[in-house]
Amino acid sequence: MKPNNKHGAGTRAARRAESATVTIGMVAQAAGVSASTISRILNGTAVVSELKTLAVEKAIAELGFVPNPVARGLAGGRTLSVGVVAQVMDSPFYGAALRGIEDVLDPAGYSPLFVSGHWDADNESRCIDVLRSRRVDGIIVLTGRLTDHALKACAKNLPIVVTGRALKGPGLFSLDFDNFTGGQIATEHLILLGHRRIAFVNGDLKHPDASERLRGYRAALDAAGIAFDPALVVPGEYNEVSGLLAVNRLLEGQQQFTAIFAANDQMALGAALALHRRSLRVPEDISLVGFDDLPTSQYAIPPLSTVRQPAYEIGRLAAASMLQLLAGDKPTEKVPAPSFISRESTRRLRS
Amino acid sequence: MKPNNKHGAGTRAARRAESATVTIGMVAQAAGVSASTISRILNGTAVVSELKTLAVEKAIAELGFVPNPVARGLAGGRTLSVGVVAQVMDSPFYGAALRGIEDVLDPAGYSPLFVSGHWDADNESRCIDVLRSRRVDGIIVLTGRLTDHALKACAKNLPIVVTGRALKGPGLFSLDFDNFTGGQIATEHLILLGHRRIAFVNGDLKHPDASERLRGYRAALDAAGIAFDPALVVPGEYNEVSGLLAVNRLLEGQQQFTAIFAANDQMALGAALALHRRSLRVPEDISLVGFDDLPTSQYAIPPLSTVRQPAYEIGRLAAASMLQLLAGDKPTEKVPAPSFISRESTRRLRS
DNA sequence: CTATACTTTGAAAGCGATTTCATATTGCCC
DNA sequence: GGGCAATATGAAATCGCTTTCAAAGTATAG
Repeated sequence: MKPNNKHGAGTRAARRAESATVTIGMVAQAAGVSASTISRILNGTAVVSELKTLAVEKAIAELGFVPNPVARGLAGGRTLSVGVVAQVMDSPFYGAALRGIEDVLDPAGYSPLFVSGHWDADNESRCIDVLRSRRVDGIIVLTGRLTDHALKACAKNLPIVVTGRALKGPGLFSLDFDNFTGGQIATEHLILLGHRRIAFVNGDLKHPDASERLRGYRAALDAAGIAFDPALVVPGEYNEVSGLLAVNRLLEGQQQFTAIFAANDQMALGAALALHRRSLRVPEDISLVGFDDLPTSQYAIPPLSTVRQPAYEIGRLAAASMLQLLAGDKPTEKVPAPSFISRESTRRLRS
Repeated sequence: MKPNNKHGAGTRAARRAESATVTIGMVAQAAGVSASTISRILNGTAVVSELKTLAVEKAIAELGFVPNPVARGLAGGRTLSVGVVAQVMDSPFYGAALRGIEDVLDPAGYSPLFVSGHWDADNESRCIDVLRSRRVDGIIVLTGRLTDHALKACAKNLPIVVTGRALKGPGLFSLDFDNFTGGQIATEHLILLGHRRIAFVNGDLKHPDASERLRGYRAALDAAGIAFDPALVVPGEYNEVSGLLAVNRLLEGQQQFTAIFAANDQMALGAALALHRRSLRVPEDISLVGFDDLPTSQYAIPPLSTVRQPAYEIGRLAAASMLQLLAGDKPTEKVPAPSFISRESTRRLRS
């Protein structure tokens, strides 16, 4: 029987990698200093003589030492990880945002921890509990259903960055996208092309951004002196089927319209299919605009005119803001203003 | 310097939640037992008298104690988290797989830790290092570029589940999707409809699944006695633009064909746009089939016929297999066979 | 040249669990 | 009834790092 392989350390070490994990203690011994000194060098917590610094750096390189984040988390309270509460991972929109977050966090040495809230406040707060128990250093909430109040309470303990809202506070930063203006410019575009009967496929009413987009639509109508007709507004749920169903309803209701503005691209794509099924051509018979500018929208048939919401960029900005918050600074990031992307799904109304 | 910010416990506690975190020690005191006993109850490591068990459970409930995963990870070596190496987070295909993984892991009390490999072996192995340093209990690799050898080596220390390959070993389980048959049934479908000049838009050649799909295409051709024409095979890169470009090349090369089989849906969508631009109608002029069955494909114009690759299901299976591996069992999961989804982008060739 | 104030550094005490080891208890058998 | 194996439980060691505390060394001042 091997000498020291039966008690304590031996057993545990064996359970883990053969590639023996190098600990701070081993580096300390190799460099001839104490573990505290190494920790100080690693974290820049205090000044250490250049001589020792060099020796330690050499030892670290030779042994290939990588500090254990778990131990760090326990001892120091920092885990170098930030939680991200998304709603669904497999929507193209959130996907892009997550990528943006990862792209910024990763080079900074932080790992994102993604969890899905599934558009449910209770579930979201459970997610936050999980993230907190995992000792994340901060949390990014993408839109979500939590009340502003709940978020503020959370921010007392943990830095929070939230998108799709406008509320600030200590340890709390928000990035709001201007959905109102977005809805407005999309509608203006159609009006400019001569359309006056413009249908609106609404988003899920529980999302604040949906009502903002609707408000933008109405504002543009008002400004152009076009009367708002409630019969032209049909409910949707932000997915393809609901866009398809909405257009069916519109058509069956005998409504007259020459253009459709869908509150997001997914519904616009569904709408396009509904029109296609009835042999209505886009844009010859009906002009169509969406919202979001999903990557796939430019390959739709025809390529979809839409309002650009830079999901990837929003992800990046959220992550960058979190990094600033973590560094003790006040973030100053701002989401770029919405812009209209004119493609081939809209055209001038022939008079 | 702030008054009470200078000594021990005060500092740390203050830094963290006001909502004082309940530790196992506090529960121990409340229940009148030792911390070890509580740990034993929590983990079922040993038999504890019913009397104490009840007392402890009561104390846990009253104090709202939640074991700290970080401390657990350090002491016990288990973090109840599994790493997931995806390639890109914002592809609809991976998105669905990630959701499947999360849906299975979450109820089991495990948290997924997602990282992107960006189709690069070096980067993937860096990802794995990060995951290991974070002490994940296991790793799921979605496809990826790492060599089989590297994965096997990894599996010596950590349970690994990998998709898109066929290799087993100790602590290693793989879920392979039958891309060959997939390519075959797609091609057969077109042949059955009377097509004989079938173009193939290839995927990224560095992906093994791409060459398998091509192999299936050729096998179906062979079986039908149709000569393979290399001029009908054009390279692509698994994204929309490359599908569009591929079709352009085909058309400019004056190739004769009545159908196109694209190695994935994204390229098929790009191809559809290229055809649309040249006023070629799908399926009247050209039949088109894709591969993957992305959620959006059924809303394409026209809805795309394709080979179903159940990404969500694959994610679920991978996670379930990991759970079994973690429990010490041998996983037995199998990926469902590919099936052809016939929609509206293909039709019988009129003779 | 001694007294005082900084620096630099190591030893030791956590962080919040798990796990080993040792100690009471208890039960069983001859 | 004494002795021995089996149970239930607590004390203490450990995981790998951070941080406090105190000591030693060094610079500045009186």
